[in-house]
Amino acid sequence: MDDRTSVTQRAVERIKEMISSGEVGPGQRLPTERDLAARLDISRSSMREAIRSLTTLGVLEARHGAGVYVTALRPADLLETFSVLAEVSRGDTLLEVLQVRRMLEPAATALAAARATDADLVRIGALLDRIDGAPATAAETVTADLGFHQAIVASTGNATLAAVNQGLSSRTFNARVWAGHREAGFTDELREDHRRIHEALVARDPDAARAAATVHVMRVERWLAADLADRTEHPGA
Amino acid sequence: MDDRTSVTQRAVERIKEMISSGEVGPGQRLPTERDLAARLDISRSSMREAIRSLTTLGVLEARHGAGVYVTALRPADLLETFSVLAEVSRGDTLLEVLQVRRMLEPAATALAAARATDADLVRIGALLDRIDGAPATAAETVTADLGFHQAIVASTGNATLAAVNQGLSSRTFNARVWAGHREAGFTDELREDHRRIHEALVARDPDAARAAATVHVMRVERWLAADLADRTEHPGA
DNA sequence: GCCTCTTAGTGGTCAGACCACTTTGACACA
DNA sequence: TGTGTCAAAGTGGTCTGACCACTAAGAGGC
Repeated sequence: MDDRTSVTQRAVERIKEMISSGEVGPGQRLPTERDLAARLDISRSSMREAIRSLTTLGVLEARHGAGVYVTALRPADLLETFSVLAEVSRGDTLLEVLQVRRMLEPAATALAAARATDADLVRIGALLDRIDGAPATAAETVTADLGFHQAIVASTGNATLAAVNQGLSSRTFNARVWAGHREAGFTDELREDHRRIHEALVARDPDAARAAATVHVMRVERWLAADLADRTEHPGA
Repeated sequence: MDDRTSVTQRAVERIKEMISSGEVGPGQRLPTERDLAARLDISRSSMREAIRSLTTLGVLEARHGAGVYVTALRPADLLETFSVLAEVSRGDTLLEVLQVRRMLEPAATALAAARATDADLVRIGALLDRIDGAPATAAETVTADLGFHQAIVASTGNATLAAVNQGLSSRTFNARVWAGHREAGFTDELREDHRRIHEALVARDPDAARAAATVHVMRVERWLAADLADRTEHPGA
């Protein structure tokens, strides 16, 4: 009766049901591919594609030689695929992504100012030093920058927020921002933004944190807008 | 040298490269599965799994009998998988999701108040009537409610924001909210929230829109917190 | 010139085999 | 008794080749 959906798709739905019905819980192991295929009366190939699909979604995890397991189903697991957006996006979509970040990061930073533990602040401070210090490579600066923002959002205690924020950030874009600012001699402005955010967190001042985060995102946003306009006018190599 | 990654994973990376390098663009057709497999010197099965993975991510689209195509790569395409989070989440994670929405929706609604076209406002008003009117089924109310919020976010003109917001909403959760409020006789409060938001949009008053959206999300948030506490104390059928 | 229908080519599914890896427990040894 | 080794069973990963279901385009008739 339900011939519209493909065999594989039905298998996906069935496995989802097994999870939502509690037949298998987070971290638990599923029956073998061969068993599942036999149970639904489909070929192992089709079952494998269904499992591949759910693996991509972050719902399942296949361990070679050991079985297929349900992940912890935490936000970070399920939003890993989210990063594809930031990776693939270009031009105007990147501006849209930054606009979303301008809504989230200030609120998240303000929340972090109220909630961050002392240990959080120490860790964030250490990352700030790694950004400010003269690092060996540009890659290290990018890593520290990503870690800095990630640590702040994580210190809100909201794992979903952290996962969403991470999905809106991308290493390649971040590297492009630093390269662009370095070329123009504006890296000090970026460092100053970070310092201002950190100070607000240490002072446990949500309003100041919100303002500092807004300024930072808007700086990047304005830079990107200018960069995009520049590339449109002078399409170089 | 790179024997750590699986054959399928390599195929995924390779196809991603073909897209990011511009070898195939959005909407264009890829070579056949058989061709791609032969080109990378892997079996068709493995190539199919790679394609399945990218299909799940919203990067590719397979059309039976017609070929495999790159999607438009728009945010909505890539964030379709995002909804799995809202679907699977329960308990505390749902609270986290609402907390994120409390950061996004007020900002988005304020932006909509400034940017929405007259046509947008008409459409939003129509959806409001569908919520307020005496609908045949509860399902219709939920549909109209989802459409109402979606239309508002869409009228910001930011497709990424719309896609993210949609990913944070779920039909099942929304239905649960209405059912819970109906049971307690509080549906009027929900309707009043919506009316307040709509009025702020029509008045093109970003501040009022922000406040109205905040109130609305917080109402749902408080209801969920109470509901979760209630279920913990009285775990019924 | 238009419609119908065949047909080549595509993705979807199946079957069975073998490979790579993990886990476990029997076994020899200290 | 405890411990390390390693062989074997079972798992996911890959390959092959066949057939089915569907689409699109061209050949043919009208």
